[in-house]
Amino acid sequence: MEKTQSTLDELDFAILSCLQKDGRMSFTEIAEHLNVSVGTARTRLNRLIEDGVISIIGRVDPDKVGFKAYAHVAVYIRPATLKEQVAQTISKMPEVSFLASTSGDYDLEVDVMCPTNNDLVEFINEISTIEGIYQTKTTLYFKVYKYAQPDLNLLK
Amino acid sequence: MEKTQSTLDELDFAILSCLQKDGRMSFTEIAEHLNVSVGTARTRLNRLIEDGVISIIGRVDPDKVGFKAYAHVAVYIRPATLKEQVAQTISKMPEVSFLASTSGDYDLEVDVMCPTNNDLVEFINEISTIEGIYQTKTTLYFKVYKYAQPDLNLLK
DNA sequence: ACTACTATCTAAATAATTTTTAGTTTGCAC
DNA sequence: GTGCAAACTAAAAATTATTTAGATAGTAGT
Repeated sequence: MEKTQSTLDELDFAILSCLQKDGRMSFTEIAEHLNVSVGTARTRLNRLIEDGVISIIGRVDPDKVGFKAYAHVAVYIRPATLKEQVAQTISKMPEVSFLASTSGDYDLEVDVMCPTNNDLVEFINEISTIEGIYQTKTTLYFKVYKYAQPDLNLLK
Repeated sequence: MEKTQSTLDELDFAILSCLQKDGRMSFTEIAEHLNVSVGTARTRLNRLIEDGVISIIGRVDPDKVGFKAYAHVAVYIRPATLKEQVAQTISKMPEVSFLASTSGDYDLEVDVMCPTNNDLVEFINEISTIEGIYQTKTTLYFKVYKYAQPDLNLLK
């Protein structure tokens, strides 16, 4: 069992800020920025990653890479008791980039990336057959204006 | 003026896949995985980053870091001609993590991360005063089941 | 078919970074 | 005060990144 760090201090936030800007920033560079030793920067960063506070990932531009259909699918479930089960099933599908339960009039929100509109139609047909899903409403994203990390300065 | 690479080959996709898993993977390790020289791995990856095909970022876990209110806001705009202008205004707000125009009955989707529910209410009050926004509908995300990168295998 | 041009890849030396190791400092409980 | 644990620092060793020069392949022009 791991001990999860309960609170983050100034240094942790400063490290997180660095990595939000450039996930490949070296330990050395981070250390210089923050006036701590390389060892400290390394220990802190590794712990943040281990604790799941931050993960360094390569985020591809869906459009540039060939995903031409990006959509939002509102999913309605009945009976409500099947929600968890449906969520588990959907979360395993590779087209799904985001899945969450909501307070809205629909139960689950599914964001999907597909190579073509055809693939999107097929995806929606596929999930419509899942037990518990009795309706879906699909909305296409036409243009993405912003896709950003939360601004940590809001927490201060 | 830069020439943007129009097509991505097998090697590019393989590099993107590596980085989706671990954005801090070293050039050396990537090169070994893919059986190319370190120089090649480096040139390719740097080009992918320059061209904006991929960006290596630190993604923080909003909840762990202190964002306790994550919501989806549907924004209705009238007259429609103000859409671009409203989008530019909203995209500058630090709470906004995602902004897109949609094909749905609302015009813009805004995803917002706030430290508390109070901050969320204030945010919604604030955008409601923007010229052109005549209605908003807010949906809270209760539980996020999945938040992933698109699966590049779907493109093959 | 030959030459020149361009782009991509490789390989080896040099520069820089990461990792390990040992030691220091600090705070806290006994 | 003593013992202990956590966090930081600093310097050597191991690894990785960058630079440089050169090899290879494809393409356009003659």
